[in-house]
Amino acid sequence: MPGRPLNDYISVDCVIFGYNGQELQVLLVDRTLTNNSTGQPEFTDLTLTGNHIYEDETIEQAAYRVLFDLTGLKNVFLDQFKTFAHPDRLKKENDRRWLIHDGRDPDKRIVSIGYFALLATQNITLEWKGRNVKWVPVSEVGELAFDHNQILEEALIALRNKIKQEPIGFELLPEKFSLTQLQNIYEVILSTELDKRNFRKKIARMKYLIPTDEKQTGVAHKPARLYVFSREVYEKTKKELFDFTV
Amino acid sequence: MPGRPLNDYISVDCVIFGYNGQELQVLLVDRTLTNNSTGQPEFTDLTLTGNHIYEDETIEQAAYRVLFDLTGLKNVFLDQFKTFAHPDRLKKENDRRWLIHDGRDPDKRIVSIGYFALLATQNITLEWKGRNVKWVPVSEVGELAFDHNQILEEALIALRNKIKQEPIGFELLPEKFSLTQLQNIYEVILSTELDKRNFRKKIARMKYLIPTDEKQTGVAHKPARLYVFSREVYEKTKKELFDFTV
DNA sequence: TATAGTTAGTGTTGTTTTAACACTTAATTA
DNA sequence: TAATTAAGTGTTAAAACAACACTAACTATA
Repeated sequence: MPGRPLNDYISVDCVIFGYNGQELQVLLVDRTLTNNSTGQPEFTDLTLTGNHIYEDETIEQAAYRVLFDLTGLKNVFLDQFKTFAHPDRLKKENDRRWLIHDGRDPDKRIVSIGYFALLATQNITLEWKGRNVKWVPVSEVGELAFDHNQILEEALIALRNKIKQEPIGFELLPEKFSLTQLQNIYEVILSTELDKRNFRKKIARMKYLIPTDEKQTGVAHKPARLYVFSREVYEKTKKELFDFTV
Repeated sequence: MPGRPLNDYISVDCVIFGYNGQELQVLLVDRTLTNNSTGQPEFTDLTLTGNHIYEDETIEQAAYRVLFDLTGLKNVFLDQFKTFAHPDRLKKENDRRWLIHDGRDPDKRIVSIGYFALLATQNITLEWKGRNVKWVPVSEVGELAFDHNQILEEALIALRNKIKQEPIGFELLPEKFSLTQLQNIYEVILSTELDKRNFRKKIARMKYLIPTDEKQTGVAHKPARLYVFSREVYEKTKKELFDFTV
């Protein structure tokens, strides 16, 4: 039994990132209307996932609720990265597109609290209030509704900053993963190439990536050993880290 | 001519940090009421500085406006670090304290967009809508109104993270400063001691701290050479930096 | 004007991290 | 059983880090 929205003009928006083995993807809601007579789309309407905050929940709870409603998952990596409220948020292009969603006054702008999430995308079923939800590679995202292009841009910046500081890459992978998969995630997110041997030496120094006895199966080459992330070891070791930029 | 507030329940709150040569300080507004008959304070009421967002400005402009109204300064370091909206923000302690400010409905919570600012505190005059504004060492901050203790806590965390990544320490100092002053700022913010020689070697590697011909005057010891920060050099060199945590 | 007090400023060494680089191994498929 | 593919592994030179102690330059005061 959800409560009343706290305020019609405040919402959380979640930039949900996934990884398909090649590219970084983002989850978008497609509410494109199709013209009944011509069968052509009247206009495209792609958005991030978001919702209002209810009266009795924290912002963070609202963001987790959005994610749970969509994926059924509860333990998802989630990070509040920035809040947006540009004066002409709703006036973009001055067309009626932005009115269709829920009839909000287009002169009132919405304050949008941005979160980004990292999902391991294998075997989750997507369901979002009966709407059409789809993964889109970040490099192929076109024009989004509202200021969602800007929010996505900032989410990417926040993700890149975060992954430089904390080991969160594995959040995009299944529980057990190979080091090559992990390296790929860093390469894709940071748009760089990394040396395989140096990457693995760095991982060996960090103690929190634990090799298992398992190996990949069904691949037409030497199967990779699978690793798991140990949060306990990480929590211990991160306190030892200390460095700074003058 | 300021516009109407966008929304009564959204505000920016600025955690303004300063440095007095010894300690990290934060700027607080004291609206403590004094009981007319006894002369005793009826209760203390210390808050961060904040304001509503006007209709025609961005969140960031609102934050800069708060800072300008207070200090008369325009080029201040400012960073949006987190947004707060705990359901019982205004219900804390269940007393009438939180009602006095402007008569807002205490059942409606306020969404507060948190910024932190770094000020060089020498020779600025503080003026805040006729209110009593004062510097308080961060270590001596007691109970604040609303959830401002939590906001300050998070601002400190954000400041520590930021200063580990970007050279922002000098923002708390006059334009020309000594390396010992700068080192002290890092020690205070990061709660650590740094080796003088290693600190200076690190600075030498970064090229953007430029020695001037000037020296300290009026000190009863060998006068320190003064340095300036070069934004141009920094913008060039920062693109070269690349490192990450697995 | 000499001396005491105070902070500025400077180099070396051993250890750790980085960056660059190529071949062998183990599985599948043809 | 040969071809294909990605996994996995070690060395070296350069840079960064951490730990450590003395001399220089100014003021205050005796």
